[in-house]
Amino acid sequence: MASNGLATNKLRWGELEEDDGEDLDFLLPPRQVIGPDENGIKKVIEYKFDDEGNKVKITTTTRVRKLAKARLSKRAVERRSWAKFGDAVHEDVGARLTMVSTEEILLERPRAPGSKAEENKGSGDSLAQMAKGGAVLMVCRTCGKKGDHWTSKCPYKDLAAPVETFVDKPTGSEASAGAAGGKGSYVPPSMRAGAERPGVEMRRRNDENSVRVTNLSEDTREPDLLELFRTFGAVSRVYVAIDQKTGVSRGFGFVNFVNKEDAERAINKLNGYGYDNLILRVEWATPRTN
DNA sequence: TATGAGCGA
Repeated sequence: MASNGLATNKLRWGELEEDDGEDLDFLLPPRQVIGPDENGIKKVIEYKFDDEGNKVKITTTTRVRKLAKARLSKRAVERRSWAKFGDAVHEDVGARLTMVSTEEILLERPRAPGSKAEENKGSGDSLAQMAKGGAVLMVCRTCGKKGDHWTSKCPYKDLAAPVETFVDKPTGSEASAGAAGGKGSYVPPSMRAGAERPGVEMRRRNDENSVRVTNLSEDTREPDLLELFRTFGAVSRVYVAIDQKTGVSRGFGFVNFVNKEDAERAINKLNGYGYDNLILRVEWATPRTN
């Protein structure tokens, strides 16, 4: 920057933009836009302070491209004559195409606690009671009890043998023959003899190989978790706990892997891993309680 | 702050 005697009156460079730049603009006459006229000539008159603090007038003349105008649909032309409303009433023609509204709009989440959708609850009619009245047919597939609980809520669920053991596995010749053997029913690959591969554990429940991730930053969402964990192997589910009232992340989540070994590797690699300024905690999850 | 939501033969 050139230095002369006047320079001492000036603010230092670090102060220029913040304090002196824009703030005095309100002293200037408003920007004027004239046209475009029938020849497409548009004039913009603006006022600014120059470096010495003098008010200067800047006139910009441009030709609006006729092509652009011709592209406007009839409807668009018509809309230009609409009366402005709201804050836009005070705007110059063409000064701004969009407005920032300060109007508060309250969004109602239909499933939110306390909202209308919730009001039907609490009238005392549980599913089980409706079932007893014949409205819902609810039979537990694990214990066979009627009208009491769904299979997933069965109190004997964890005592029950895995589904696979209920099905008789065909012997090799029947399975490979397909329809020719036995009753001719389809045998899924997982049920065929020799399907079990040593070292590869079957996925019986969706909640297996579940990894808990804590100390997530507030704006980490499920896609982010997936991106991070999928490098270790097939991920069957990701979940980030969200506060139902505020909608913000509660800072922890779960990732389920198809294969246990992948989950193990993810835990070993990512536990203590810095992510989004935070140190992740990655551990085996204890099974969900419900 | 700190271990998940909701669906339904």
